[in-house]
Amino acid sequence: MTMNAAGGRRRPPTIHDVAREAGVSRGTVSRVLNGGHYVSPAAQEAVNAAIRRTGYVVNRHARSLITGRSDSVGFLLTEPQERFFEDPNFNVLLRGCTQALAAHDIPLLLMLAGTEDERRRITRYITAGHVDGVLLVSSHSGDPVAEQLRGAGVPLVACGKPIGLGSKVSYVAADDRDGARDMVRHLLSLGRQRVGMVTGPLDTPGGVERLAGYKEVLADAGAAFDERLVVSGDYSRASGEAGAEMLLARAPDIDAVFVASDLMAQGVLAALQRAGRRVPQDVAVGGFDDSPAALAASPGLTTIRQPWDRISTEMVRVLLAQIGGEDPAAVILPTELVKREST
Amino acid sequence: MTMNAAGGRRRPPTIHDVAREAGVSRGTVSRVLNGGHYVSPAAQEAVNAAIRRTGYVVNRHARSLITGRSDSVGFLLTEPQERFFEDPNFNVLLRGCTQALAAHDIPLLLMLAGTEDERRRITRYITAGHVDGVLLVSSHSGDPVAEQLRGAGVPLVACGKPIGLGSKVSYVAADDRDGARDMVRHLLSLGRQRVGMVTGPLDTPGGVERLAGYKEVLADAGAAFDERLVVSGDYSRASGEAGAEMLLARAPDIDAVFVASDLMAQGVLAALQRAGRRVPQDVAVGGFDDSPAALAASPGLTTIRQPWDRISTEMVRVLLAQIGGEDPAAVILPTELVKREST
DNA sequence: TTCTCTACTGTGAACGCTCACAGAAGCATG
DNA sequence: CATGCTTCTGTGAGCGTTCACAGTAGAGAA
Repeated sequence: MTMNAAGGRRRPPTIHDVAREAGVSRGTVSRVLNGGHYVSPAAQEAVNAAIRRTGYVVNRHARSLITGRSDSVGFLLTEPQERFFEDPNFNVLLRGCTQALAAHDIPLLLMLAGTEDERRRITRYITAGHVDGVLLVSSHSGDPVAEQLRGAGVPLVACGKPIGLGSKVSYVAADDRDGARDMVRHLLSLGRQRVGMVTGPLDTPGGVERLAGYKEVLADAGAAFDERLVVSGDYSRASGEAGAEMLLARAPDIDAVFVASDLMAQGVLAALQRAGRRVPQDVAVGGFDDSPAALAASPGLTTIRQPWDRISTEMVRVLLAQIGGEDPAAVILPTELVKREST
Repeated sequence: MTMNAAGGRRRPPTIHDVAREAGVSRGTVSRVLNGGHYVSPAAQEAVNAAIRRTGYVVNRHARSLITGRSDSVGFLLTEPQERFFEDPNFNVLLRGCTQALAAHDIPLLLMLAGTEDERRRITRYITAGHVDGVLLVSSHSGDPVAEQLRGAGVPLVACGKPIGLGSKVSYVAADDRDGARDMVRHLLSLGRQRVGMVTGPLDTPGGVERLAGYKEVLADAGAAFDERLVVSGDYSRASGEAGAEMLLARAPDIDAVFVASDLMAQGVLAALQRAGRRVPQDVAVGGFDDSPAALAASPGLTTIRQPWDRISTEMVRVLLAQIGGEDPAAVILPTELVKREST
């Protein structure tokens, strides 16, 4: 039945073959394939049997040609690849999206727009309708690709709240502000008095929101905002190290640090240990992300888990809804405090 | 010219529009699109101008429908995802393949076959001709997917030498044996007398070859093979730790260890330090992979770099050649010794 | 002139599918 | 008996491209 000649691939069965085999017309087979409405149970059965017998698989190109849909989705990374592509969270996101799409039988096309040339080529590809929608990973503000795609009416869902784009773009993000609040509250609940912070880059929504959460909780606790306690980093390990050194110099009495990413927190831990401060006895350290870096750190890093698995499934859900004609939507997902040894 | 109504996407220009605009026939436009043979310079010029003016982009579905090609390639991961998808090298490989394919204007479809269901779905998808070929990442022996695809005549290139498949399957791999030889020679050149090894899993080609290289060099050096000096691991950090402990117990006079992966080497370093051995003074440690783990280790890990960027471009080259009708080919790429502080 | 060869061009006919439409059959209602 | 409604089925057209084929024009040779 499935004998395959070694030489050339056999011409695969078409909808016509199935129709003949089942004793019905092409139209009926097509209707069964597309949900089975207005098809008698008998015909339904006969068609399904014929499909099994012939090993028929729909020719997506022929279908797409007439429907105008491609039934595929692009996963577009415009981020500088050093920052994101090597982030383990990115893998979780990519895997989650792939699997969520697979459940709908929709293939994922991976698109990396590093150079200007690639940007142009990919934009062209997308706006030409070769994908039905785009899952976008791009946190830097005013991304030209995102604007172009939105302008061309391409369904689009961003990972993280895009800065500087109109409100008409969908996005799925973790609740950065609330996560930051949780962490700072946790540090205060341990009796810490002088809580410093190493922020992320302040031209990204995550950077801004996490700082805002920190400020809110301190204000609620009745503490005046002390700008000596805040330094800004760029999510890199090195910037965490530098940030911690600066904090120690400006406020030697510091007894806790909230760091806006786990990788930076690794740097903070190194700098603290070098300065002879014990963690968590002298200084408690809280990170953000719950990346593998948090587990690898010593001591194990207390951090805020971003729900990457849910982010991916939500991105897919929102995108498919938008492809189906619904309006853009924003989804904010809750974070979770993960306690380890560093606090 | 490019004004896009907010509401619905405009019907994109077809080859027909271009032909009318250029004052030639569809056939001529098609010929220009496909390499421009048998087209007069004047027509060539007119068509290109018309394409620019109209913003025409070929409809790949229509093309695929008639050519039978999809002009796309699948990137298939059948590996248990814990082992590979979280390996940073995987990212380098995936990125390299995506970019190499992009240079040929070929999209990459990401396919993850974790469960049995996914396997079946993906196999069906591929054998139905929805992709022209497959880049396969799968190191465990006798992968049923690989066999099925080869049996169906799907062009296929594996990353790493597949075990148990006939010789008819293409693959691209680093020269594991030679890399291992380099490392062991390096350890001997430092004057080390008792060189142990922690191997990878011996049901993978990498595991087998690296062990073979180790044995060869020791034999060449006139040392009898001492099986107490060899323990086997599974590429995990924990197995490196356990392996080192076993080595120390069986051969306390050991003064160097060749570890078949950087992650395991991290475990080895931890175990050695816990046992009070200084690295590299008392025991020199060499890894394999040159993954980020090698840099993150302390002391920095001397290791064998696998040329992941070249592996990806070669995989794409071999796959495209095979799609073009050439015979399967095997490519072995040289590795490189990277010296750091651990030796 | 006539023939052949090369370089180029245009024209149907497909590729496999979905969609709109027309029509048939069954059943209830007037 | 006609009429209308619902449920189901078959048919032709067409999506945008490539491909095979036929045909034209011009150059060179017989």
